[in-house]
Amino acid sequence: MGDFEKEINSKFKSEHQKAFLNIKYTNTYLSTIIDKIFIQSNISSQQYNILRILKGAKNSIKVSTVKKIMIEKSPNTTRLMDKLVTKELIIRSRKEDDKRAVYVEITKLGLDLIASINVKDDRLNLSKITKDEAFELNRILDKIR
Amino acid sequence: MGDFEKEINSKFKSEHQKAFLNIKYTNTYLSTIIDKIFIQSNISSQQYNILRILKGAKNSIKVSTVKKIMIEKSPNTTRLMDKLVTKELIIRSRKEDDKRAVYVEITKLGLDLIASINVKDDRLNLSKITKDEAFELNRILDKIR
DNA sequence: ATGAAATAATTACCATGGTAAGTATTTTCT
DNA sequence: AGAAAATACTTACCATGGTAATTATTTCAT
Repeated sequence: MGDFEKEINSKFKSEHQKAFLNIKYTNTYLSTIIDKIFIQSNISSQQYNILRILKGAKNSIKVSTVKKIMIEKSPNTTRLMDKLVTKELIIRSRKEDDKRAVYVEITKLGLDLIASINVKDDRLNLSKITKDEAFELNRILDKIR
Repeated sequence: MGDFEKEINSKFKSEHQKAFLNIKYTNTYLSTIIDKIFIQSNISSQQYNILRILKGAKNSIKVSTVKKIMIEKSPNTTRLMDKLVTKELIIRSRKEDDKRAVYVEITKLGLDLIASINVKDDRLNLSKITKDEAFELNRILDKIR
Protein backbone atom coordinates (compact mmCIF):
# COMPACT_ATOMS: atom_id res chain seq x y z
CA MET A 1 0.00 0.00 0.00
CA GLY A 2 2.43 2.58 1.19
CA ASP A 3 4.72 1.28 -1.51
CA PHE A 4 2.44 2.34 -4.28
CA GLU A 5 2.00 5.77 -2.81
CA LYS A 6 5.75 6.22 -3.02
CA GLU A 7 5.67 5.46 -6.71
CA ILE A 8 2.71 7.79 -7.11
CA ASN A 9 4.80 10.57 -5.68
CA SER A 10 6.97 10.45 -8.75
CA LYS A 11 4.02 12.26 -10.35
CA PHE A 12 2.25 10.52 -13.23
CA LYS A 13 2.01 12.10 -16.60
CA SER A 14 -1.64 11.13 -16.85
CA GLU A 15 -4.49 9.21 -15.28
CA HIS A 16 -3.96 6.63 -18.01
CA GLN A 17 -0.38 6.03 -17.05
CA LYS A 18 -1.30 5.87 -13.41
CA ALA A 19 -4.01 3.34 -14.25
CA PHE A 20 -1.52 1.23 -16.11
CA LEU A 21 0.76 0.94 -13.08
CA ASN A 22 -2.20 0.70 -10.74
CA ILE A 23 -3.40 -2.48 -12.43
CA LYS A 24 0.05 -3.94 -12.10
CA TYR A 25 0.46 -3.11 -8.43
CA THR A 26 -3.06 -4.17 -7.51
CA ASN A 27 -2.44 -7.49 -9.21
CA THR A 28 0.78 -7.96 -7.25
CA TYR A 29 -1.00 -6.96 -4.05
CA LEU A 30 -3.79 -9.48 -4.59
CA SER A 31 -1.43 -12.26 -5.66
CA THR A 32 0.58 -11.82 -2.49
CA ILE A 33 -2.55 -12.20 -0.37
CA ILE A 34 -3.69 -15.26 -2.30
CA ASP A 35 -0.30 -16.90 -2.06
CA LYS A 36 -0.32 -16.44 1.70
CA ILE A 37 -3.66 -18.21 1.93
CA PHE A 38 -2.46 -21.20 -0.07
CA ILE A 39 1.03 -21.58 1.28
CA GLN A 40 -0.43 -22.99 4.49
CA SER A 41 -2.04 -25.81 2.51
CA ASN A 42 1.22 -26.75 0.84
CA ILE A 43 -0.37 -26.04 -2.53
CA SER A 44 -0.23 -23.10 -4.96
CA SER A 45 -3.26 -21.17 -6.13
CA GLN A 46 -2.74 -22.62 -9.61
CA GLN A 47 -2.77 -26.12 -8.22
CA TYR A 48 -5.90 -25.25 -6.26
CA ASN A 49 -7.56 -24.06 -9.46
CA ILE A 50 -6.95 -27.44 -11.05
CA LEU A 51 -8.38 -29.26 -8.05
CA ARG A 52 -11.46 -27.04 -8.11
CA ILE A 53 -12.02 -27.69 -11.78
CA LEU A 54 -11.64 -31.44 -11.28
CA LYS A 55 -14.01 -31.35 -8.33
CA GLY A 56 -16.59 -29.63 -10.51
CA ALA A 57 -16.09 -32.15 -13.30
CA LYS A 58 -17.01 -35.13 -11.10
CA ASN A 59 -15.63 -37.67 -13.58
CA SER A 60 -12.18 -37.69 -15.13
CA ILE A 61 -11.62 -35.11 -17.85
CA LYS A 62 -8.91 -34.45 -20.41
CA VAL A 63 -5.83 -32.41 -19.55
CA SER A 64 -6.61 -30.25 -22.56
CA THR A 65 -10.01 -29.37 -21.08
CA VAL A 66 -8.43 -28.25 -17.84
CA LYS A 67 -5.86 -26.31 -19.80
CA LYS A 68 -8.55 -24.44 -21.73
CA ILE A 69 -10.51 -23.51 -18.63
CA MET A 70 -7.38 -22.27 -16.88
CA ILE A 71 -6.02 -20.42 -19.90
CA GLU A 72 -2.64 -21.95 -19.15
CA LYS A 73 0.14 -22.98 -21.50
CA SER A 74 0.38 -26.76 -21.96
CA PRO A 75 3.80 -27.31 -20.39
CA ASN A 76 2.73 -25.53 -17.26
CA THR A 77 -0.46 -27.53 -16.95
CA THR A 78 1.60 -30.72 -17.16
CA ARG A 79 4.00 -29.50 -14.51
CA LEU A 80 1.29 -28.40 -12.13
CA MET A 81 -0.34 -31.80 -12.50
CA ASP A 82 3.00 -33.53 -11.89
CA LYS A 83 3.03 -31.89 -8.50
CA LEU A 84 -0.56 -32.83 -7.75
CA VAL A 85 0.12 -36.44 -8.73
CA THR A 86 3.16 -36.55 -6.44
CA LYS A 87 1.01 -35.31 -3.59
CA GLU A 88 -1.61 -37.93 -4.55
CA LEU A 89 -4.28 -35.25 -4.94
CA ILE A 90 -5.13 -36.31 -8.51
CA ILE A 91 -4.61 -39.40 -10.66
CA ARG A 92 -3.79 -39.63 -14.36
CA SER A 93 -5.18 -42.24 -16.75
CA ARG A 94 -5.69 -43.02 -20.43
CA LYS A 95 -8.74 -44.22 -22.34
CA GLU A 96 -9.27 -46.14 -25.54
CA ASP A 97 -11.14 -43.37 -27.36
CA ASP A 98 -8.01 -41.27 -27.93
CA LYS A 99 -4.70 -42.65 -26.82
CA ARG A 100 -2.98 -39.28 -27.13
CA ALA A 101 -5.16 -37.74 -24.44
CA VAL A 102 -4.48 -37.95 -20.73
CA TYR A 103 -7.38 -37.91 -18.31
CA VAL A 104 -7.18 -36.53 -14.80
CA GLU A 105 -9.37 -37.03 -11.79
CA ILE A 106 -9.37 -35.69 -8.24
CA THR A 107 -8.74 -38.16 -5.41
CA LYS A 108 -10.39 -38.40 -2.02
CA LEU A 109 -7.29 -36.74 -0.59
CA GLY A 110 -7.70 -33.92 -3.11
CA LEU A 111 -11.34 -33.40 -2.17
CA ASP A 112 -10.41 -33.36 1.51
CA LEU A 113 -7.76 -30.74 0.88
CA ILE A 114 -10.18 -28.49 -1.02
CA ALA A 115 -12.69 -28.80 1.80
CA SER A 116 -10.04 -27.77 4.31
CA ILE A 117 -9.29 -24.50 2.56
CA ASN A 118 -11.52 -21.71 3.68
CA VAL A 119 -12.22 -19.98 0.41
CA LYS A 120 -14.86 -17.82 1.98
CA ASP A 121 -11.89 -15.75 3.09
CA ASP A 122 -12.94 -12.13 2.80
CA ARG A 123 -9.62 -11.23 1.29
CA LEU A 124 -10.47 -13.27 -1.79
CA ASN A 125 -13.60 -11.24 -2.33
CA LEU A 126 -12.21 -7.76 -2.67
CA SER A 127 -14.49 -6.90 0.20
CA LYS A 128 -13.39 -3.31 0.30
CA ILE A 129 -15.37 -2.29 -2.78
CA THR A 130 -19.13 -2.33 -3.32
CA LYS A 131 -20.95 -4.48 -5.83
CA ASP A 132 -21.55 -1.44 -8.02
CA GLU A 133 -17.86 -0.61 -7.93
CA ALA A 134 -16.95 -4.19 -8.83
CA PHE A 135 -19.35 -3.96 -11.76
CA GLU A 136 -17.88 -0.65 -12.91
CA LEU A 137 -14.35 -2.01 -12.51
CA ASN A 138 -15.25 -4.98 -14.71
CA ARG A 139 -16.80 -2.75 -17.32
CA ILE A 140 -13.67 -0.60 -17.60
CA LEU A 141 -11.23 -3.51 -17.56
CA ASP A 142 -13.26 -5.27 -20.25
CA LYS A 143 -12.94 -2.14 -22.34
CA ILE A 144 -9.16 -2.08 -22.01
CA ARG A 145 -8.73 -5.57 -23.40
CA MET B 1 -9.58 -11.17 -25.22
CA GLY B 2 -11.58 -14.10 -26.44
CA ASP B 3 -9.69 -16.13 -23.88
CA PHE B 4 -11.11 -14.26 -20.99
CA GLU B 5 -14.64 -14.54 -22.32
CA LYS B 6 -14.22 -18.32 -22.27
CA GLU B 7 -13.38 -18.18 -18.62
CA ILE B 8 -16.30 -15.84 -18.03
CA ASN B 9 -18.61 -18.45 -19.46
CA SER B 10 -17.93 -20.62 -16.47
CA LYS B 11 -20.26 -18.18 -14.71
CA PHE B 12 -18.83 -16.17 -11.85
CA LYS B 13 -20.31 -16.39 -8.42
CA SER B 14 -20.18 -12.63 -8.11
CA GLU B 15 -19.03 -9.38 -9.65
CA HIS B 16 -16.33 -9.34 -6.99
CA GLN B 17 -14.94 -12.67 -8.05
CA LYS B 18 -15.08 -11.66 -11.67
CA ALA B 19 -13.23 -8.45 -10.81
CA PHE B 20 -10.55 -10.41 -9.04
CA LEU B 21 -9.81 -12.49 -12.14
CA ASN B 22 -10.32 -9.52 -14.41
CA ILE B 23 -7.47 -7.63 -12.74
CA LYS B 24 -5.24 -10.63 -13.19
CA TYR B 25 -6.05 -11.15 -16.85
CA THR B 26 -5.84 -7.47 -17.71
CA ASN B 27 -2.44 -7.33 -16.09
CA THR B 28 -1.28 -10.33 -18.13
CA TYR B 29 -2.73 -8.78 -21.27
CA LEU B 30 -0.92 -5.49 -20.71
CA SER B 31 2.35 -7.16 -19.75
CA THR B 32 2.32 -9.16 -22.95
CA ILE B 33 1.92 -5.99 -25.01
CA ILE B 34 4.67 -4.22 -23.12
CA ASP B 35 7.04 -7.15 -23.48
CA LYS B 36 6.49 -7.15 -27.24
CA ILE B 37 7.42 -3.49 -27.43
CA PHE B 38 10.66 -4.01 -25.56
CA ILE B 39 11.80 -7.30 -26.99
CA GLN B 40 12.73 -5.49 -30.19
CA SER B 41 15.15 -3.32 -28.26
CA ASN B 42 16.87 -6.33 -26.71
CA ILE B 43 15.94 -5.00 -23.29
CA SER B 44 13.20 -5.84 -20.77
CA SER B 45 10.66 -3.34 -19.49
CA GLN B 46 12.30 -3.60 -16.06
CA GLN B 47 15.67 -2.76 -17.55
CA TYR B 48 14.04 0.13 -19.40
CA ASN B 49 12.62 1.41 -16.11
CA ILE B 50 16.09 1.55 -14.64
CA LEU B 51 17.46 3.41 -17.64
CA ARG B 52 14.61 5.91 -17.45
CA ILE B 53 15.23 6.53 -13.76
CA LEU B 54 18.96 7.01 -14.39
CA LYS B 55 18.25 9.35 -17.27
CA GLY B 56 16.06 11.45 -14.98
CA ALA B 57 18.72 11.46 -12.28
CA LYS B 58 21.35 13.06 -14.51
CA ASN B 59 24.22 12.24 -12.17
CA SER B 60 25.08 8.85 -10.71
CA ILE B 61 22.77 7.67 -7.92
CA LYS B 62 22.81 4.83 -5.42
CA VAL B 63 21.48 1.40 -6.29
CA SER B 64 19.29 1.64 -3.21
CA THR B 65 17.64 4.78 -4.57
CA VAL B 66 16.79 3.04 -7.83
CA LYS B 67 15.53 0.06 -5.88
CA LYS B 68 13.18 2.23 -3.82
CA ILE B 69 11.74 4.00 -6.86
CA MET B 70 11.16 0.70 -8.65
CA ILE B 71 9.76 -1.09 -5.60
CA GLU B 72 11.99 -4.03 -6.49
CA LYS B 73 13.71 -6.55 -4.25
CA SER B 74 17.46 -5.96 -3.89
CA PRO B 75 18.71 -9.14 -5.58
CA ASN B 76 16.63 -8.44 -8.64
CA THR B 77 17.86 -4.88 -8.91
CA THR B 78 21.43 -6.18 -8.83
CA ARG B 79 20.70 -8.73 -11.54
CA LEU B 80 18.93 -6.28 -13.80
CA MET B 81 21.89 -3.94 -13.47
CA ASP B 82 24.30 -6.79 -14.21
CA LYS B 83 22.60 -7.12 -17.57
CA LEU B 84 22.68 -3.39 -18.25
CA VAL B 85 26.38 -3.27 -17.39
CA THR B 86 27.11 -6.16 -19.75
CA LYS B 87 25.33 -4.28 -22.53
CA GLU B 88 27.30 -1.17 -21.57
CA LEU B 89 24.12 0.83 -21.01
CA ILE B 90 25.08 1.81 -17.46
CA ILE B 91 28.27 1.95 -15.40
CA ARG B 92 28.79 1.12 -11.74
CA SER B 93 31.10 2.98 -9.39
CA ARG B 94 31.88 3.58 -5.73
CA LYS B 95 32.46 6.78 -3.79
CA GLU B 96 34.34 7.65 -0.63
CA ASP B 97 31.29 8.82 1.32
CA ASP B 98 29.96 5.29 1.88
CA LYS B 99 31.99 2.38 0.64
CA ARG B 100 29.07 -0.03 0.99
CA ALA B 101 27.01 1.83 -1.57
CA VAL B 102 27.21 1.28 -5.31
CA TYR B 103 26.46 4.16 -7.65
CA VAL B 104 25.04 3.73 -11.13
CA GLU B 105 24.95 6.05 -14.09
CA ILE B 106 23.53 5.80 -17.60
CA THR B 107 25.99 5.80 -20.51
CA LYS B 108 25.74 7.54 -23.87
CA LEU B 109 24.75 4.17 -25.35
CA GLY B 110 22.00 3.90 -22.74
CA LEU B 111 20.66 7.35 -23.56
CA ASP B 112 20.69 6.50 -27.26
CA LEU B 113 18.74 3.32 -26.63
CA ILE B 114 16.08 5.15 -24.62
CA ALA B 115 15.71 7.71 -27.36
CA SER B 116 15.22 4.95 -29.92
CA ILE B 117 12.25 3.43 -28.09
CA ASN B 118 8.99 5.00 -29.04
CA VAL B 119 7.26 5.20 -25.73
CA LYS B 120 4.49 7.30 -27.14
CA ASP B 121 3.12 3.97 -28.30
CA ASP B 122 -0.66 4.15 -27.89
CA ARG B 123 -0.72 0.67 -26.45
CA LEU B 124 1.14 1.92 -23.42
CA ASN B 125 -1.53 4.50 -22.78
CA LEU B 126 -4.61 2.33 -22.39
CA SER B 127 -6.05 4.41 -25.18
CA LYS B 128 -9.30 2.51 -25.24
CA ILE B 129 -10.66 4.13 -22.10
CA THR B 130 -11.50 7.79 -21.49
CA LYS B 131 -9.78 10.00 -18.97
CA ASP B 132 -12.84 9.82 -16.71
CA GLU B 133 -12.77 6.07 -16.87
CA ALA B 134 -9.07 5.99 -16.06
CA PHE B 135 -9.79 8.22 -13.09
CA GLU B 136 -12.63 6.00 -11.89
CA LEU B 137 -10.48 2.90 -12.40
CA ASN B 138 -7.76 4.42 -10.25
CA ARG B 139 -10.24 5.37 -7.56
CA ILE B 140 -11.59 1.81 -7.31
CA LEU B 141 -8.18 0.12 -7.46
CA ASP B 142 -6.89 2.45 -4.75
CA LYS B 143 -9.81 1.37 -2.60
CA ILE B 144 -8.99 -2.32 -3.03
CA ARG B 145 -5.48 -1.97 -1.70
C1' DA C 1 -4.89 -46.64 -48.37
C1' DT C 2 -1.20 -43.91 -47.11
C1' DG C 3 1.74 -39.90 -46.63
C1' DA C 4 1.08 -35.19 -44.67
C1' DA C 5 -0.86 -32.36 -41.33
C1' DA C 6 -2.96 -31.73 -36.97
C1' DT C 7 -3.57 -32.71 -32.14
C1' DA C 8 -2.29 -34.02 -27.17
C1' DA C 9 0.85 -34.14 -23.99
C1' DT C 10 5.49 -34.06 -22.50
C1' DT C 11 10.43 -32.91 -22.19
C1' DA C 12 14.41 -29.93 -22.61
C1' DC C 13 16.17 -25.67 -22.14
C1' DC C 14 16.22 -20.95 -20.65
C1' DA C 15 14.92 -16.47 -18.36
C1' DT C 16 13.01 -14.31 -14.49
C1' DG C 17 12.44 -13.40 -9.70
C1' DG C 18 12.08 -14.74 -4.72
C1' DT C 19 14.26 -16.04 -0.01
C1' DA C 20 18.15 -16.74 2.72
C1' DA C 21 22.86 -16.44 3.55
C1' DG C 22 27.25 -13.98 2.95
C1' DT C 23 30.57 -9.89 2.66
C1' DA C 24 31.87 -5.38 3.58
C1' DT C 25 31.19 -1.17 5.78
C1' DT C 26 28.98 2.08 8.83
C1' DT C 27 26.32 3.34 12.87
C1' DT C 28 24.93 2.81 17.53
C1' DC C 29 25.34 1.97 22.28
C1' DT C 30 27.58 1.61 26.60
C1' DA D 1 37.00 2.49 21.97
C1' DG D 2 35.01 -1.67 20.58
C1' DA D 3 31.33 -5.10 20.36
C1' DA D 4 26.70 -5.47 18.40
C1' DA D 5 23.35 -4.03 15.24
C1' DA D 6 22.14 -2.05 11.01
C1' DT D 7 22.81 -1.08 6.17
C1' DA D 8 24.12 -1.88 1.16
C1' DC D 9 24.77 -4.91 -1.96
C1' DT D 10 25.74 -9.45 -3.77
C1' DT D 11 25.74 -14.48 -4.23
C1' DA D 12 23.70 -19.02 -3.91
C1' DC D 13 19.94 -21.66 -4.35
C1' DC D 14 15.32 -22.71 -5.70
C1' DA D 15 10.56 -22.37 -7.79
C1' DT D 16 7.86 -20.87 -11.52
C1' DG D 17 6.66 -20.37 -16.24
C1' DG D 18 7.70 -19.53 -21.25
C1' DT D 19 9.26 -21.29 -26.07
C1' DA D 20 10.78 -24.84 -28.99
C1' DA D 21 11.48 -29.51 -29.90
C1' DT D 22 9.88 -34.38 -29.28
C1' DT D 23 6.81 -38.45 -29.10
C1' DA D 24 2.64 -40.67 -29.98
C1' DT D 25 -1.65 -40.87 -32.08
C1' DT D 26 -5.38 -39.36 -34.99
C1' DT D 27 -7.37 -36.97 -38.92
C1' DC D 28 -7.27 -35.35 -43.56
C1' DA D 29 -6.56 -35.31 -48.47
C1' DT D 30 -5.77 -37.44 -52.65
